[in-house]
Amino acid sequence: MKEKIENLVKDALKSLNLKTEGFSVEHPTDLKMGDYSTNVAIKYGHKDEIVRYIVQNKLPEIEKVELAGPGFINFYLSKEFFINSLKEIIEKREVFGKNENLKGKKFFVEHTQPNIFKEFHIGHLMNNIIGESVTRIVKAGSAEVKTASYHGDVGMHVAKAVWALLNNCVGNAYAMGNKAYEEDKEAKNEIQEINKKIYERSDDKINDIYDSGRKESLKEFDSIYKRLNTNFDYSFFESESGDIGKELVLDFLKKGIFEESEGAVVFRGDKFGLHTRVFLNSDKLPTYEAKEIGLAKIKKETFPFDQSITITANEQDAFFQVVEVVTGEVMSELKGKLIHLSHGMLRLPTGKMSSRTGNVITAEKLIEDVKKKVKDNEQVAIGAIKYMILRQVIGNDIIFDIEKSVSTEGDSGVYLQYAYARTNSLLEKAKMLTPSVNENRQGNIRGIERLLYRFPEVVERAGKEYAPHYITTYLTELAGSFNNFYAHEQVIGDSPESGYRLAIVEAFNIVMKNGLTILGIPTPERL
RNA sequence: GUCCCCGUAGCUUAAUGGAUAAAGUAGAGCUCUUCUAAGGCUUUGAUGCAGGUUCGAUUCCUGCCGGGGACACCA
Repeated sequence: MKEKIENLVKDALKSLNLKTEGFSVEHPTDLKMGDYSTNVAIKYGHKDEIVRYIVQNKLPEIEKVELAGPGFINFYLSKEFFINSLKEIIEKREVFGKNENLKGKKFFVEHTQPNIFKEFHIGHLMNNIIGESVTRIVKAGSAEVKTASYHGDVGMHVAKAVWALLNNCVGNAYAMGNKAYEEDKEAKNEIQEINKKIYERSDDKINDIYDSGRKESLKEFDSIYKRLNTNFDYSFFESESGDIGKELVLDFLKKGIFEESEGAVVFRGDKFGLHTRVFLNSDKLPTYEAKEIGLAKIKKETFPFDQSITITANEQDAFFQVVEVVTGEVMSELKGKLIHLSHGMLRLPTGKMSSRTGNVITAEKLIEDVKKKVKDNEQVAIGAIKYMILRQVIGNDIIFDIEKSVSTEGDSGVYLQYAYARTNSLLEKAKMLTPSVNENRQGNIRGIERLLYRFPEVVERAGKEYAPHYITTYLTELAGSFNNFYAHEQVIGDSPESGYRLAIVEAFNIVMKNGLTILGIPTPERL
């Protein structure tokens, strides 16, 4: 519809021998300003001529055109348009909202990245929820998508935990190991020794502890993924990416991309306006940086992607800027194909946390705490948490207020789930009646009609910008509009309009379900 | 010190350079006793400061103030 209007406006401009770009067609915020609006007349003048052309060549879907404000041209859609859009929603059902924007494109999405021997905390939870949602949004654009988790399975953090376990630690092994590392010189040396042995796999006892701990960690991650309804096509490990990364670095050291400095191998970022970063330390071991380019190579060979999205916390922004440039230098075919999406921190009003001291809030703890507030309903609890994270722009910190997240009114996942569940029972109750989009359309229902047909546009926009919050915002507005409709219209009844109203309820039901599903929020049938 | 991100109603957040800056919550008032009221209606209330760009700036540019982060061998 938007395109049709754009084309109409272009034709109008052509007829006046004007340029056909530089204007926009959009939905005004206020219903009174029409269903679509364009600013051409402000840009180009010739108000009256443009309007005259548009009126003369009026589209069948448009009922009224008017000139308003400083020169906006507003379009009002006709009754037939709304009737047809309801028909379309009901016919397309679970397909409604999908688009083919990204058809034929291959996407890799990497997210969550918990490290073995360390806890899966609320930061991972946030990352997972965003990653899962972005994955689904891209899929809704018909892209072919593969997902990956990436685990730190070697390195000092592992050695610290293994040391603690060797010393009969109970409780949080990583935190204890870290404490010893910082406070006890002897322990520090032992830990460094263990780190080496893990790489070499030269000590049976250490291997046993390492292997069983690794297995246990991965098992725990899987059980959380299951609860969150997320799954990964691949799992990658730093133990693999490290070697590959090191090779690449040594190779391109000869070609002058990297240089040696103080015994380490570094990349000089100044030519690109970035800072210098170490890729191999002075022991010639790969750092996180080298591992990351190794990982890019693994991904490329696993699934030759057009775009690879990596989701991390925003403290890594500068790091990823460097890695993106280096990856492009080392593997030119990946230039411009890496996207780094970063989010802020998830904070609880109670205070900050640190995984180094063991003062962390695990994902599980948060889920259980929320669950207690919602009559032990897992789907509602997960929905509440996911909504709170997806409702705002990716990148800012989130202050997670448990009370607000489970609020039954207003801006919450529960509110959306409830509105959806209610339509299920409404439709159940009305089973004897047939939803009909052909009967009389009466009543003050334009608000909800107007929102319903816009769903595919919203999904499309969210897909272009990887922005789940466009969808949450839309769904909340839609649910509000549904409540309004519900409060004022008799849905089930024998009036000639009730068939049409029932069709609205059905369409709402479909759109809400599809929207929540694209976000990854559970849709309980009854509440 | 250099670079990056963020400053919007009391609070939590929106706003592809557009019309009167939009919601939720909290506050005030009214309404319904139910096709799931977890409603509905009305109302109070905001762009950190100072410039610039233009028909128009929360949005772009410059400076300042305030908060967070990154800046060589952690991830």
